[in-house]
Amino acid sequence: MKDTRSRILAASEGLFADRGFSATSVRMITSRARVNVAAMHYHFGSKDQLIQELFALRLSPLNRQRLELLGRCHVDSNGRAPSLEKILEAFVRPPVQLISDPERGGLRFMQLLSRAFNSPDAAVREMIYGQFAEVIERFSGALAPMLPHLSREEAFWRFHFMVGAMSHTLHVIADWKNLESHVLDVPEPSRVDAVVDRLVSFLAAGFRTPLPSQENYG
Amino acid sequence: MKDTRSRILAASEGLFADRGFSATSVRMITSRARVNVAAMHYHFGSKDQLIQELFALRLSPLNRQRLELLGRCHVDSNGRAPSLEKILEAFVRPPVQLISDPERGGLRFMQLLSRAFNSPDAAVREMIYGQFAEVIERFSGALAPMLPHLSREEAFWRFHFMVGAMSHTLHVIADWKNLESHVLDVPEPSRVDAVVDRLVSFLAAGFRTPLPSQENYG
DNA sequence: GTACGTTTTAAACGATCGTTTCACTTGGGA
DNA sequence: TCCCAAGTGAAACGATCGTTTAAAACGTAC
Repeated sequence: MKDTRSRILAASEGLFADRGFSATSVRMITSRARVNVAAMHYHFGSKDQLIQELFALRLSPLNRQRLELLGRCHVDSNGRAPSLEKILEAFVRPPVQLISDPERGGLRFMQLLSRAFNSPDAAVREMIYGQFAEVIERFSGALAPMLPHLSREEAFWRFHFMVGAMSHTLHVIADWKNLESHVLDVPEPSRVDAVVDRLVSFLAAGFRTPLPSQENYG
Repeated sequence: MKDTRSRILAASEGLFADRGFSATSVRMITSRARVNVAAMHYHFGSKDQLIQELFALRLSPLNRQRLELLGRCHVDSNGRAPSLEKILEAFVRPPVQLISDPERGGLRFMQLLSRAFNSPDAAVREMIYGQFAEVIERFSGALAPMLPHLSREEAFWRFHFMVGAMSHTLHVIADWKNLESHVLDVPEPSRVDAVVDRLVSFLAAGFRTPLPSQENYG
């Protein structure tokens, strides 16, 4: 039946998120999907191609939404430059929202994504970065005029500080249950909207701060 | 010979960093170390115990240095509270320095560590967090009086923003060579000291910024 | 040199890996 | 009703996985 493809995709998404790529066997996937082993190779060709198809399916709507929000930033500001906060929010909100939207993968896919970013498999990382290339370029371009006090190199590093803060925050939210055993004093999980606000204001302050004293530079 | 143990550790460190834990077989390790397969089980018991020993060996000096720097912060400030920047630097500098120190694992171990943080294997993550427990507690305690404008929950999130920005930055530095194919306009790698300064000033500004407007909260 | 604990070796264990083969069952157009 | 393409199923492919066994080589104290 036509359903076999989607059952394989759903099962593999959960297993990859829980156990990683190489630790998830084809037989685990097909048995959870209640499907024959050969069906996976019939529909996807190989385990690697299944991984690729899974990410393309999830990431393209996510990044499309980011770009839409960025475009709306410029429209809403009536020709003037949109605020730094609005741009950062366009970058941060879609993945945070996605966590509460099981229809688009939800928490499961977020775990999977954070895993793929640090995947040992260079082909996986290459594919992931390819999915983000346009977003990186567009947001870098939108941020540049907001940050006239920063050189290209400074802006580069602060962009990565943002990416790191965001992706780790997603990781913390996605891994909430497992966190309590490690870290003391874990507060109750907030509404995701509140996390977006916190993150945006933290990042905006970081972006706006003047350069550190250069006395130590070579 | 006594050398066998260290040859296995060195070989496994490189392979785990390059390919991940489950994708690295015991036979890959022993053949790179020019050692018999059984030697690994003789000296370490199992693959999992080898992983544990490897991390304990590398992480304990790193975190000891962080705690020393934190302690020196308080001494240097002559009884007064040390500056926020000094505390952040005590947290950020040791791992950044470690990247340029092959004696303590260098770039290789940094890749491995960033991989372990996102490892699918819960036992690996548990062990890693265990190694960091004291550092997390001590730095949280030192930061709290610096941030009287933040509730415990706000401080919690900003602490994680810091961890994310730092670990992603380490990942970028460690993965520099592979980065050029993905991201346009990659600047020349700076001296690590400069990265520490940038990161500290970015984070300090984020920590100091007032709370976001609470109008959207439930 | 002989005995003894430590370390290294070659070979094999059963289990599982990703993938393939081929016979079988479908379902709709002629 | 026949046909053919699409899809499923059981079984097996060779390769490799982590681990174990038992014998050989080693260094050292007597």
